[in-house]
Formats: sequence, structure tokens, C-alpha cells
Amino acid sequence: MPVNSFENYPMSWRPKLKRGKKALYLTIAKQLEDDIKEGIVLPGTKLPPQRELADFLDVNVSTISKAFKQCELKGLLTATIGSGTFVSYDATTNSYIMPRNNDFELIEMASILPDLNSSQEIVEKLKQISLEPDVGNLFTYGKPDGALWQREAAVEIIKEAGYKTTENKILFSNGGQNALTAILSGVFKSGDKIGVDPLTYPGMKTTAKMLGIQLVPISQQNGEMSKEGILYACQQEGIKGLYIIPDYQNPTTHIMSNECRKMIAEVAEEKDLIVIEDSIYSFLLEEPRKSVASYAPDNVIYIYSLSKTVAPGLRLGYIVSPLKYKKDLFNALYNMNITVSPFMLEIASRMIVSKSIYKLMDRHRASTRERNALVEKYLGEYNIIGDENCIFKWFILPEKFDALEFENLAYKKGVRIYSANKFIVGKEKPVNAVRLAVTSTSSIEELEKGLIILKQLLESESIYNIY
Amino acid sequence: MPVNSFENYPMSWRPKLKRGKKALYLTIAKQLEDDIKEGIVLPGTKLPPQRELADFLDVNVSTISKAFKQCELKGLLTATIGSGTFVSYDATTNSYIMPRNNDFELIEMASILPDLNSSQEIVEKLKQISLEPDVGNLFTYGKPDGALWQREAAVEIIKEAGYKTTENKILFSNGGQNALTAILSGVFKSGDKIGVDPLTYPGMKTTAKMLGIQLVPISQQNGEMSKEGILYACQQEGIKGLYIIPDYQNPTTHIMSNECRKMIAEVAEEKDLIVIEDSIYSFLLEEPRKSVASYAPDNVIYIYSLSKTVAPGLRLGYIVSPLKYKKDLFNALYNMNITVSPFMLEIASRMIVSKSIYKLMDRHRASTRERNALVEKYLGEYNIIGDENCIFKWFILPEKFDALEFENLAYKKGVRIYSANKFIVGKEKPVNAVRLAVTSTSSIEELEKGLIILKQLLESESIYNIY
DNA sequence: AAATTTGTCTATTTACATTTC
DNA sequence: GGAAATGTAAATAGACAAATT
Repeated sequence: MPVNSFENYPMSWRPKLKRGKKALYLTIAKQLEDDIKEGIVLPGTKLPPQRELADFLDVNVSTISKAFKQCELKGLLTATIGSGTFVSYDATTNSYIMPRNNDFELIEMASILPDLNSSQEIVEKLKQISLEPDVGNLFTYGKPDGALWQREAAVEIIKEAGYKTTENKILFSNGGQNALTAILSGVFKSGDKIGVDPLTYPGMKTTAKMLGIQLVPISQQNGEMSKEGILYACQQEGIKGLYIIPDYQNPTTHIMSNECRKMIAEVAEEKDLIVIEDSIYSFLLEEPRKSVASYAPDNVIYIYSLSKTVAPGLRLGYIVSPLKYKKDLFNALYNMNITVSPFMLEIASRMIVSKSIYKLMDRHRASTRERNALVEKYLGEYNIIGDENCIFKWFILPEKFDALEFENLAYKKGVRIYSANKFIVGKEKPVNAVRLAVTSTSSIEELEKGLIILKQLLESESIYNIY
Repeated sequence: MPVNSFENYPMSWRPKLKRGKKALYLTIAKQLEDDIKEGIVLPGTKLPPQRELADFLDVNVSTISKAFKQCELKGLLTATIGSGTFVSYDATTNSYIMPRNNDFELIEMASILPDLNSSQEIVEKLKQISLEPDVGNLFTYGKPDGALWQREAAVEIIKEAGYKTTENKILFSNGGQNALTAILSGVFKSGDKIGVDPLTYPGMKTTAKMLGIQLVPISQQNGEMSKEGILYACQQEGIKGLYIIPDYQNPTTHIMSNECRKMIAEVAEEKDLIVIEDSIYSFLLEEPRKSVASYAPDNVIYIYSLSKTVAPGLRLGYIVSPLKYKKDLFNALYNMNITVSPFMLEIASRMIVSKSIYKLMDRHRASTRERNALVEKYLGEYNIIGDENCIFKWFILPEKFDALEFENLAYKKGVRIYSANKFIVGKEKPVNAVRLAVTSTSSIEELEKGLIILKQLLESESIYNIY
């Protein structure tokens, strides 16, 4: 029996337990999960200390601890020794990256899709290849490391993105997301911790969760990881690596300073961290920045992808791996059956060698700027972050709006966007912002329609009346 | 202190524990893992009962149990209540599906690769498509359910494989292996159990392990699952589904009888099991058999793939899903980023519509028969299972050979094959057999070289002298 | 058919590590 | 900077369930 009376005691969560035949800790976990999903306990809530709950329910602390652990694995909670247990801010957001919905006409400004305005350079290579005598061979099995000249072509384009490397470190994958999955499963193992920005790419969150890898938010200074933050995470959390997006960080659009790049390289070498440098958006920059990998080539696994800058249909990603991890990555890629299509690899490699790929990229940039001008026209008066070459925007909402509610509201009006909650790692309250994908709508007219809808929402004085 | 003296007591494993600062159960697990890898404890060994070990080491039973669980998760052990704990027969086989090794000339007869003799029909479609005005659109993002006419083409070819279905149930994936991954992660969840043949496709084992799904071997009769076996597994293990390969079961080459197909369909409906029917080799058959899915369309998720019968480079798989699972599968596919290349889908769909795909398949069949004739010529006197259209053979070795040793021996002589251990589920001692892939060598001459090497090995009277 | 063997699961005790105040 | 607050992990006891004899 509980010794104290809790009747007049404020507890953020008061589970009503009906002891069934299921295990106690599972019943508690289930109850908590339901209560979070139902909105009875809200994101950000600090739960009562485990000992207090244990006392209240008249069970052992460890039983509560085990129940909480269950929920934490599902991403519903974040617990910190000393501070307590908090309901995650992304507990109620769906972790799926949902596809475009065909049932009802939605304007897609949530998922980041590249600009698709043209692909004549691809078609040109396709025609050329299709007339050659040994095309048939391009429909056999691929290998994660392709052919020598293809690796050399990869070296060439990666140099243009800001990293000078050598062909013996190149591997191919089916796009950036698959590269990330291969790295996390081939080089890291379940239980490892990786430091990330406090707001980061949701695909990283999903993959890490799937593989049992924990993400640790690194504290920032000037919108990028701070040295103290990284060192702290090394010492306190024992992180094994870092995941960074130096060019146009997702979702904040932040471009990492050169000082920070050097700092990360130095710390990585000193603490022997494995840095995953995701250069997925590097080619949006007109002038490339020097990659972190350039400063610490033996500690950085570098990912480059053509999906966002050339054509998603090529499904082509590049990994530059320090030699010591190459074998593990090779096996992971092979084992996951994500070897690349020899045909697609051939097309891309030839476009690089003939330099026609750069023409295509330039056209994409021009189109992106055109779309961004439209964003500026409609939402220019608001606090919108991201330069004219970036294919997404980080929109700090006026105070009267709550990001999650704004996302839902926009959805009801037919525009899909993502609120900051989707990107959160850790227990901090997110900034009140949403991400807008600029190039994802199928036409520029559709983008304009979307922007008008958002503007109207922003101007409606009393959004809560709409509910 | 242990009460009894164990000095004169035979124990199959006598761990020497040096209590370090690591957790006890982890130390024990590590020790056991090392001893298995070192060959100190052999596959098939029955370990001492947990209580006995606990007594011996003077720790609690649960500590041993936890240590064993660790090893079981790694696939090193199989524990059964009542019978004891056994070292897995595949504990020492590498779980990676290793790629062809370029360093040293190996004859590939382990992985099953399709015949690659020609692909003129693919090239033909490729040329045609490349000349059309809107080719460029084929390099955009794909969707897991493609376009209507492509789904209809899928229906068409699947009908030829033995299952008449409708377009609204079709989804596309990057080949059969990815389809399987999507099904296991989208429809099943960690902890679920699936019944399989006692010897099954290693990719299923790997994927299931990765996703925390347990495979339960179903007892057989006449080389196929028995009704009693399935019912038993339902009742005792609470299996949620079955995984079957009715046409040319991998690795036994068994073609499931029509009675068994009907039986599985009936039991699935009665017990509400989700059957995964993998028809990956169905098109090797000249006359299709009626699929299990035909008998129980609402309980069977059907997988069909072009990788083994048309061209691996197309990387194209089809899933026919009952409507109730379609949404989950759609999401899983999308979320895993394994949407199919619109370009490859276009090529394949046109080949189906124009029926040229059948010509290509016929040529593959002819080439397979030619290769199989060679196998018959060299190894005909032995007990080799599998008909002339099957692209692999199940070779029951003469008694004096041990399959695992034979595999290693062949490897040393330059031929890669897989022993039965690779396919085992559960703790039964495997039959003494190896699988030979017939169409995987790059040329028929190379196949002949491989067969000669194997024949020589088989004829060497005293294989143990070679070591 | 009943008793025994054997593995598994849960709640607990206890010691511990980190953060906060 | 030390005490208190708070979450975590290991080892255990004991009840339980399935398989064997």
C-alpha cells in the first residue's frame, strides 16, 4: 500500500491501472502510450519521477523504469538522469515520410523533392548508350564499387562538390538514404550513439531508430555544433560518431562556417569519432565550400547523392569511405541488396565525364531561384530563412501560431508542410517553425497556389476560431 | 560456492570465467561466442542445462539465461524448453551473402544468379523508349504502385506465373529481396513468428534476424510442409504467418504438390495466417502451377520478381497484396526508399505487353537446360536433386563427406558452393548436402571447370588427407 | 499420465552514475 | 562542492510453461 496520499498532490500523469493478466510493466507502458496518443499527456510534459510513480502505484522503481524504457524505444519519451523523463515533442507526429496522396489534391511542400524541370542531358546519354553494341551488359548485376572509370568519374564530381579524394575510396549506392542506412548498419551497431544537430533530417531519425542507434543532440553556437557540445557528448554520452549536413543543413538551411568545419575535423581526429558528412545539398551552392572530409579524410565517411541535384530517377548515391571502413560498407551494401543499377551508373558517369551534368545542374539552380523569388513575393515580410539557391525554407512562425497546429491547419487547407517537431532530437522545446519545400510541387503555378493559401492562413487573425 | 564438485562430471562446455569489470552475463556470453567461433564447442553440441552451468559458476540461473539469450540473438544458439540449448549448425557459417571476389579467380556456384546469355529484347525496348519525346519523365521519382497500365502488365505476367489477380492489388519493388524486406517490416513486427521450411532461403533468415522476427521450422512430409506441422506451429508457437517457395523451393528444388497448396490455403484461412508466397523461380517452370494465392487471395502476399528469370539489372519485383495489407506495404516501400525506377518499370512493362519477355525467358530456359546437361554429364552418378529447368541443384553428398567440410574444400580448390548449414532454421542436424548454382558462372566453360573440380574432389578417396 | 527437466519471464533488491540545486 | 534527486543496469528469487521421460 502506498504510504502517502496522492490525492491532493499534483502529478503530471496519474495512471489508472487495472491489473490484467499482462505483465505489469507492459500494462503501464501501454497506458502511457495511449495517454500520449490521446493527448491526455502533452508533448514536453515532465513525467513524475520513477520513484514517485512507483510509490503511487505501489510497485518497484525498476518496474516503472522498464515501462518507461519501452516507451522510450518507441520514441515517445526522453529520460535524462538527474533531470527526469519528458514526453518527446515528436511523440505525436507520424514518423513515416508519407508519400503524395492521390485521393485528394494536396500541394506538396513537405517532402523535399528536387526540381524536375528538364533532363535533356540524361536523355542524350540514354540515346547514345542505347545504340551501342554491348548495352545488354548493363542489365546484369551491379557491384557496390562499379568500374574503375566510374569511380574516377565519381572522384571528379565529388571534387566539384568540395572534396578531393581518390577512386579507391568510392562506393555506390541507390541514393543518399540507402547510403546512410548502409553506413549505420555496416559501421555502427545497435546501442551506439551518434551526435547530431538538435534539429535534423527525419530520415536519419527513422533509420537510427530502426537500427537501435541512439541520436544525441549536440549543443550549438551560431546555429552549428559547438566544440564544447561535441566534447561534452564524447565524454558524457560516449558518442561514436557525428552526423552533419554542412551545406544547407536540413531543416535550418544553415551553411556551416569554415571554422566549424575545421573544428569538427580536429575533434574527430583527436577523439577518433566517425563523422558522417552528408553532402546531399552541396551542389545547390554555386561556389562549393571545402568539406569536413578534406580536413580529416580518415575520420569522415562522405555521402554525395544525385537525387536532389540531378534526377531522382537515377537513384544514385556515392560514398567516400576511409579505407578502414570500406570493407564493412561494401558488405553492408551487398548484403542489403542495394547495389546500384549498372545502367544508371553508366548514364551518370558519362554525364560527369562529358560535363553535361553541370549544365543540367545550372538549369535546376535557375529554376530554383525563380521559385524562391515567388516565396519572397508572398512571404517576404515574414521571418523566412534560406538563401535563393536552397530548395527548402525554414520559416520561423509569428508568435501567435503553434507550429504543429499550423501544419495541421495548412493540411486542412490542402498544403502539406512539416513543423519543427518532425526534426527534433532530444527533449528541448523546438523553435516555432515549419519547413517549406520549394521545388516539390509539380509546377510553379501550384507552388504559387500553396503560398497564397499559407499567406491567407497567416493573415487570419484568429486561427483558433477555425477549429 | 558450488555445492558439487564438477571435476569428474562431463560438461559439454566448461567456461573459465575471469570476472572482469564487465557485466557477468556479458562476460559469459562473450566467452561462449569465442569458444564457438574457435571451434572449442562444435555446432550441434548440446550445452549443459542453465541450472547446471549456474551452479558450476556459482551464479543465478537467470544470469546464464541472459547470457544465452545474447548468443541466441546473434544466431549462435537455439534453446528449447524441455530439450535444452544447442549450438546452431549455421553458427560458424558467415551470414553475409558475399559478392564475387575479384582478388582470386573463384568459380561462382554458391549465389544463385540468373543466366545472362542475352538480353536483346531489353535492348530493343530501351532503344525504342529512348527515341520518344517524353523519356525525360522516366527519371523522376517513382511510386510504389506505378501507373495503371503498368499494374495491368504486372497482372498479365503474374497470370502466366500461375496467379490470376487484379491491378488494384499490385505494388512494385526493387526486386524480390526488397519486397520481402518490405513485407516483413510493413506487415509483421519485431517478435512475430513466421513458419518456414526447415531449410530455407538465407536472405529470409538474414532479413528476419535484422527485423527481430523469429523463424519457426515447420515439420515436413514428402519434402513439403505438413498440415500437422503448421497447426502445431500455430498452436504452440503462435506463428503469425508462413513463408513458402512453392516452385523450386530454395535450396531443395522441391515443387509443392497441388494438394499441399490447397491445404496451406485452407489452413491460412482457418487460422488467419499471412502467407508470403515467394514465386521467384516460378517462371523457370514451362507449365505454371496454380499458386497458393489463387486458393486464398485474401491471406497470401505474393512476390514475383524478374531478377532471376529476365535480367537482374532491371531490379524489378512485384508484390500482389490483399487490400487489407496494401496500405502498410505501400508505406513500408515508400519509407524504405525502395520505390522502383520508373525507367526500369517502363522497360519491363512494355516487354510484357509486347510479349517479347517470353521469348527472352524461353532462351534462358534453353540455356539452363544446356548447363544442366553438363551437370548430369559430370555428376550424374551422384544423388543430385532438381530438374532440368531449375537453375540450382541440391546435391546429397556421399556419406564420407561432411557438407561444411566439402564446402571449404571446394573453396580451396577455387569453387564456391553452399552447404546445407547455410539454409538451416532450427536445431535439427541438417542433411549432408550442398547447393550448386548452375547458371551463376559467367560462361558455360567455367561451369564445366567447376564441375570437373567437384568431381575430382568426390573421387579423392581420403579427403581428410588434404588438410 | 505424472513427475521431472529445462528454459523464460517478471518484479525486485541493490549498487551506481549523472545531473541539479 | 556536497547533498539530493533522478534514471539505469545487473543479479537474483520465484513463479511459470513447455518438452521429455
